[in-house]
Amino acid sequence: MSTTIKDIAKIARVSHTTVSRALNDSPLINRETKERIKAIAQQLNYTPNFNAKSLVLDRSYNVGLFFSTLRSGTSSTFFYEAVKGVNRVVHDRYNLVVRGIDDARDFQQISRKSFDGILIMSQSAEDQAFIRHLQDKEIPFVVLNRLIEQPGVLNILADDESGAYAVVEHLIACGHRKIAFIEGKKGFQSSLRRRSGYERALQAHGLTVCSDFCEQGDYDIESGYHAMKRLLRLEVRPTAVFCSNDDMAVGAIKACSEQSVRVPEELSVAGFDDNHFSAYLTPALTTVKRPIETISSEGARRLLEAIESKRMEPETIYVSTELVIRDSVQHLPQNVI
Amino acid sequence: MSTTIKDIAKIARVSHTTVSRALNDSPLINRETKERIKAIAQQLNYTPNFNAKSLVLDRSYNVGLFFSTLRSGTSSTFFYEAVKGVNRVVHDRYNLVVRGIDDARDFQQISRKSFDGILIMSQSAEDQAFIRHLQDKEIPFVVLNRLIEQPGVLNILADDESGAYAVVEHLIACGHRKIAFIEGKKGFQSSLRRRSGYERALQAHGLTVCSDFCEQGDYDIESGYHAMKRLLRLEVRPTAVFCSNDDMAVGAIKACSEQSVRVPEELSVAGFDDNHFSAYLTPALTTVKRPIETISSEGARRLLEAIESKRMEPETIYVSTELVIRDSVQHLPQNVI
DNA sequence: CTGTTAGCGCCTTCAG
DNA sequence: CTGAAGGCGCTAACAG
Repeated sequence: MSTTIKDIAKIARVSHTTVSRALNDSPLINRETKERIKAIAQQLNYTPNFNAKSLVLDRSYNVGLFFSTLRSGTSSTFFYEAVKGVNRVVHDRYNLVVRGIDDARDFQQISRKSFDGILIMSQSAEDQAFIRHLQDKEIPFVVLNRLIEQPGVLNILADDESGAYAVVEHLIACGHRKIAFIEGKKGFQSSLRRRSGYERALQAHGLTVCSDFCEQGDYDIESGYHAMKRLLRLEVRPTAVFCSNDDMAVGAIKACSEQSVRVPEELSVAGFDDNHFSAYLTPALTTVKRPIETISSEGARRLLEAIESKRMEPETIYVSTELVIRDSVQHLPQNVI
Repeated sequence: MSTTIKDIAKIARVSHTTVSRALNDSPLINRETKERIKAIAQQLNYTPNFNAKSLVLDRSYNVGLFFSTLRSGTSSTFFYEAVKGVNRVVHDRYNLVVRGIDDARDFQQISRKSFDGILIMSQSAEDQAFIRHLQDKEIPFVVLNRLIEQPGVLNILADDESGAYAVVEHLIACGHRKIAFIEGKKGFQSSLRRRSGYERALQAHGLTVCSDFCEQGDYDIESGYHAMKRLLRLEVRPTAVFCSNDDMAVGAIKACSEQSVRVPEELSVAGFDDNHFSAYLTPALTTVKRPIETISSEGARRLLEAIESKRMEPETIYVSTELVIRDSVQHLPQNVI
C-alpha cells in the first residue's frame, strides 16, 4: 500500500489535517512543523492520491482536447501542432486527454467531474451536439478553429476566408484568370470559408466562378490527386489551382507530374496551411500560413485561466493568416494572357 | 449539484447499496428492481462520479501515451499514427492522456493511482529513468518502438535494422556501390539500428563503409536538406543515398533539386517509414514501411489486457517492416558502373 | 497554530 | 435478494 497522509501523521506525531496543511502550503501552519512534515513525506516517498483530492475538491485535473474526428480529414501536421500547442501550456498541471468526438459512444460519460475543461478543435457543425452537451453540463470549454454562431462562447480561429482571398488574389495578380479550386472536406466549416474566400476574390476582380473549375476534395492527399486528375481532363484547363490545404496540393502536384504537366510552368498550384514540409517540396509550395499551434496554445491558456478564475470571457478571436509566396505559382507569360 | 446514487435511492425507495448494485449489473439483485432503478437513473440523467469510483476501486481510468519528446525528432506522421493506433483500442474505456517524458517536471506525480497503465513510445535511452520509475511504482507499462535490454518488459517494435538492410540491399541490387547514409537523431536507438542495417548490408556485399558518406541528421526535414547539401559538395559523389526517415528524404530531394541534380536519374534516394505522403512525392519515394499504427494498437491491446487480468506477459515482439519500391531509386546504367 | 469531526460518492463486507 | 455500517484518502469547517 502506498503511503498516505495518515502514515506521515503518525510518524510526525501530528494529526493528518496538519499534514494536509503542510503539504499544501497552507498559511495556517508553523514553518518548522511544515518543514519537518515535508521532510518526512519526502523520505517516505509520498505521492498524493489525486483521486481522493479530486473527490473532495471536485476537480479532475483532466483537460480534454477533442477533435471532430481522429480518423480522416485531420491531417497529421494539423493534429501534431494542435497537441503540441496545448501541451506546452497544460504541461504538468493537468492531464491532457486527447479524443475524437465521433468515437465518444456516449457523451454522458463526459461530465464536469471528469474534465475541468475542454478544448474543442472543431471542424464541422456535427460537433454542435457535443458543444451543447458541454453547455448543459456547464463544463468550461473553448472552441478552436471553427466559428460558432451562438454567443457566449470563447472561440479562437484562423481567418480562413481572408487567407483564401489573399492567395487567390495573388494568383490573379500573377495574371491567372482560369483559376480552379479544390474544396476541403464536405461539411467542414473551413472548407466553406475557404471556398467563399476563393469566390469573393474572383468576383472582386470581375471573374466568374465556374462550376467546372470547382472540385470536391476531403483534405486528404488522395482526394487532391483525384480532383486534379479530373481538372486535367477538362477541355479548357485552368492555368492555376487553389487547393484547400497543402496535403491536397501534394496530391494535385503528383497528378500533374504523372501527366507531365509541369508545375508551375504550365500550371500554378497554391495550398493552404503551410505544413512543415511545404517549403521543401519541389516546387516549394505557395500557401497560406495558418498558425494552429498558436491558436491551440492560446486556447489552452485561456481555458486554464477560466478554470482557475471560474469565469469565462466569451469572445471571438481571429488569428490572422499569412500569405507565403514560394515557387509553385508563376506569372503567366504575357502572350498567354 | 449532480445526482448521486443516494438521490436515486431515495426515489426508488431502496438503499444506495442496491442502486450501486443495479447500476453495476451485480448478480445479487432482482431483475425487476434493477430495471426500475436503471430507468430512474436514466431519467435523472445520472452520471457516475468517476473520482469516487476511482478512489474506492483504486483505478484511475487513465492510460498514458508518453513520447520521449513532443518537441523535435518526433515527426508529425509518427505522432499521429501512434495516437490513432492507441485511441482505436482505448476508446471510451479509458482516458488517453498524451505527454512528453521530457516535460514531466517530476515523475513522482505519476503513480499507480494516476495511471492504470502507460505506453511508452520510446526513442532514446534517456527514457530509461522514466521506465525505472514505472517499475518502482509497479505501474503496468509497455515499451514501444525501442528495444529494451532488461528482461521482464513487454516490448513491441519494428525491426529497424533488417528494414534498413533491405533497402540498402535493394540499392546495391540496382547497381549502386557509392551509397551514402543520412543518420537519424543522435541518441535515438532507431538511428543506431538503421545505421547498423546500412553498414551490415554494405559489408555483406563487399563494400566498405566510408565515413565521408555518413552524415548526421536529426529526423527533421531541415537536417536531411543540409546533410544532402554536404554530400553534394563531395569530390566523389554518391550515386545513392539512404535517408533514415522519409522526412529527411524530402529535405534531401529538395537539396538535389536546388542544385539541379535529378532524382533518380543522377542520384537515387531512399527513405524509411513510408509516411502517408511518400507515395505522392515526385519522384514517389522508395522506402521501408514501418507500421507504427499497428505497433501502437497492439501495444494498447496488450496493455489493457494486462490491466484487466492484472498480469503482464513480458515478451519482445518484432513487427516486420516492408520494402516499398517506388520511383526514387533507379538502376545505374551499365556504363556508369 | 493544531486537532476533532464530518463528509465528498462510491463499493464492499457482513447481517439479515 | 436487500440493507446497515464502514472506509477509500483527502480537505474543510469548527473548536480550542
